[in-house]
Amino acid sequence: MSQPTTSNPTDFIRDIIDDDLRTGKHEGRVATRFPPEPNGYIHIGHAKSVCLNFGIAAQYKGTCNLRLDDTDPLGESMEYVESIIRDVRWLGFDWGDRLFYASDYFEKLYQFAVELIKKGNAYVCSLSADEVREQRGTFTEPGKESPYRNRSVEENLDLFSRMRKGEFADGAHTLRAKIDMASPNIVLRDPVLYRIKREPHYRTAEKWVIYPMYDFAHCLSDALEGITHSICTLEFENNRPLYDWIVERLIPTHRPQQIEFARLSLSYTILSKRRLIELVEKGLVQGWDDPRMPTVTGMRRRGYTPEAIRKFCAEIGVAKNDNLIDVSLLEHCVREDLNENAPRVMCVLRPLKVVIDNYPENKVEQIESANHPQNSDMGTRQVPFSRVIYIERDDFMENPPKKYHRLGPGREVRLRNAYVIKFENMVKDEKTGEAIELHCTYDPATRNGPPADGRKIQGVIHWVSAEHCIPAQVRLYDRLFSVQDPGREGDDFTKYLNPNSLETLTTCYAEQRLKDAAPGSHYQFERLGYFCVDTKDTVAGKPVFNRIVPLRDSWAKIAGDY
RNA sequence: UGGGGAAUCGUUCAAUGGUAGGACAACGGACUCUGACUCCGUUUAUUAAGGUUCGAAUCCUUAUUCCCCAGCCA
Repeated sequence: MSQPTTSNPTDFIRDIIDDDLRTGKHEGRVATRFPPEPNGYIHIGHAKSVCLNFGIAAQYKGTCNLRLDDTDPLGESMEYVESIIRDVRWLGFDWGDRLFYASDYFEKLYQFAVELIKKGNAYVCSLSADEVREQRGTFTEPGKESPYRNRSVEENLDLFSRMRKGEFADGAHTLRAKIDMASPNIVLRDPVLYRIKREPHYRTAEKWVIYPMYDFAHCLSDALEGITHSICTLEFENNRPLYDWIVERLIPTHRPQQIEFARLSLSYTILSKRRLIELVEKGLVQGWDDPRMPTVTGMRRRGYTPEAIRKFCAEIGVAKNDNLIDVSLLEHCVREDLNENAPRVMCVLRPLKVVIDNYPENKVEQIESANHPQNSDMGTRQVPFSRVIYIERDDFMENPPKKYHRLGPGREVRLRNAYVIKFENMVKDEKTGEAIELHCTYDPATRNGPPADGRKIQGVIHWVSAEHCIPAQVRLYDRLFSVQDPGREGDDFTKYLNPNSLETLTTCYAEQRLKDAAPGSHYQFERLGYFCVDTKDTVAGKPVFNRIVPLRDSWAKIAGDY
């Protein structure tokens, strides 16, 4: 697995690490971790965190652990763990033998809780969830102390061990940190550390009926693993004092430093796990790997490359400002990668039949065509040419506007890599008046160069030979939502779904060579965009293509003015 | 409302008391057998008001706006 090359970016987190290294903090070590909860698939926002954490580890010759933060059995599963492992690996990162699970620490965490009780820093509270909420106070009023706050250490120990044994119903008791019910920071108002939950855990099965809360498990897991810099998102800033409070009391010899950065928001999509789950469960998309999803698995299926995603994550930078990154930056990164690496081929999406009247009936020529216009190392291929071809319906207009460089009555156009052809006449559908067949003539002298008389041919269009092409299904994907920020508070985000986010074309014709194109392989369909052979629906000899991203299209802008 | 954060081109990230810069986007143009790519050029920003200083995006003061926190989720 290739570790991506980092061009040593700089940001406020790396500044902190540089300082720590200078002052000899953490004995000069750098250890990070990527800690997802396995209750969903990871998305492009997680990719930002993955690139940050693994990128920092690589840059400072440190380590980055992959840790599954599986402290709430509800909704967690091995399927998600496997998907996360697959996705992080696919993104190009390697954690060696440092794959960890918070659930592996359950026994240790339990012992830490006992220690906290013994120190008088935690107590078993027998208030109900509702009562705890009522007594927590508000932003402006302090909370009330629990009547159980001053139970003796012995009683707390006894109760806590019986909680573990399963003697109590769910919710009957909790273990709470004894901090300060009057703290202006609500996180510090005696936060719950353990809850009783009779829910089988995907890894520990029925072994436990009490589970540690994030605030208790996360910081101690970090400390146990020797993490030096615990990088998380902004919403955990309020939790940092609690993080420090716990570690200070239980593993004072090693305190990781929590640093918060702004999570990624991307325009025209949604990056909240809860909402992504909703899309999947309501069937609004075709699954986690639907190519319209911002999940890593969806993007992979769509045809995005790990290189492009890493480039994107490097481009967006790291800061503490709330942000909404324009999806065009992501598209730019994909085009940049694919422009360099995707072989060119021709495929006609909406075919229009063209007969070249002066071309011999049974003649077939093999046209040598470059697989990449700037990189001859990518070689050439033979593309058959014959009397009947298909061109793109958009490349013919009966009454074209000014600046239209393609075919029309009285016009000439270059067939990509082949001859210049000239419009002669057309056959129209009697009912609709739409052209259904064009008749053209070709100029035999133009195969390898411009017309002899020096006339300028402006337009170049793509084509396939009718006799030699293969049928293909092509899916045109567009943004999932029709508004920039569908996730904005309050609204029902599903009403902003783009009804045209998927268009399936079933009568496309592609070059022969694509017949057995490898699933997952990338191509540029010349003049159209970048496409990827779908890994799920492609069957041998019958490729299905996903459009990754269209080519930039300056004609579309001009045409839009008419 | 208490607490915690953040405010710089349209969008983002930089500039760490000394020329406000990059990327994306947009808009022109050149090139072109992909209206692609590439190249060249242009437009646009320090939230506001005071203060300190030879000099302020940066330091101070006072406002303003936005985000996060009242799960036994993470």
